[in-house]
Amino acid sequence: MMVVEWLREHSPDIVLLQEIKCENAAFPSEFFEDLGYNIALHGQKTYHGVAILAKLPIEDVIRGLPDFEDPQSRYIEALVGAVRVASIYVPNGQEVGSDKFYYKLNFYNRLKAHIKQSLEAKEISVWGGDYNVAPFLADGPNEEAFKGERILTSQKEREAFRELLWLGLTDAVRVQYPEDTPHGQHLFSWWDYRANSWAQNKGFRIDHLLLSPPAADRFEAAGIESQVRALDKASDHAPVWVKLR
DNA sequence: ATGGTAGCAAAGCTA
Repeated sequence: MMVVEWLREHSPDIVLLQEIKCENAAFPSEFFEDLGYNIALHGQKTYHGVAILAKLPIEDVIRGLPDFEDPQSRYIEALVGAVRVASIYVPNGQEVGSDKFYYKLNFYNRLKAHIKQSLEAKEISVWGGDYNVAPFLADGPNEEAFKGERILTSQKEREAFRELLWLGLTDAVRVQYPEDTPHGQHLFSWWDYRANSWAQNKGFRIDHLLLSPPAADRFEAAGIESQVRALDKASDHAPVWVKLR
């Protein structure tokens, strides 16, 4: 598996996975255990499914957003050492105005309420995953991609994401690469399989690592491993990482 | 405006 090779090379302390697309029992745990990872799963057949891998023990696991009845497995949170982490797969929303779109906005509302409450504990926290929103113009290929009401870039979606930021969270990759970073530096995290998007570098930055203030205080570096997208049979997403002291 | 590709799972849905 490509992800196993990548983990062997980089050996991150904590890994947040989205779209594992299988029940817990079908997850290939042994491959990750062989690399020294503990595993917490919130799996689901066919679609969705999230996971946390960590070198240290994984404690106090929460599966699903609190106070949100959700038949889809899109949220898992846990304590790893002194760090609280969450692996999040925000709904795609399919089309602006559709039922799935309002489910997405609803998910954002519930996520905001949960994060707001969590921040009161002043822990070192990282909420990471596929947010399915490109929050700023620099997070898409051109201004055209932000016009009209398209999924990932619509006004309501970008507002929903920014409301998370206004709670006091720090977008780790944006700290490393300020918004005026020129285009063409592959500062995207996802390229559609369709329409030759990767070859034309028509991607979006929709995968984010959001840091609580105590986590932001320990920020060292962040980035996106975009070259992984060029591999044969690659995921349409590239790994996003942050290093904290 | 449409359709382009890929994964899962076995036709069509999701992204």
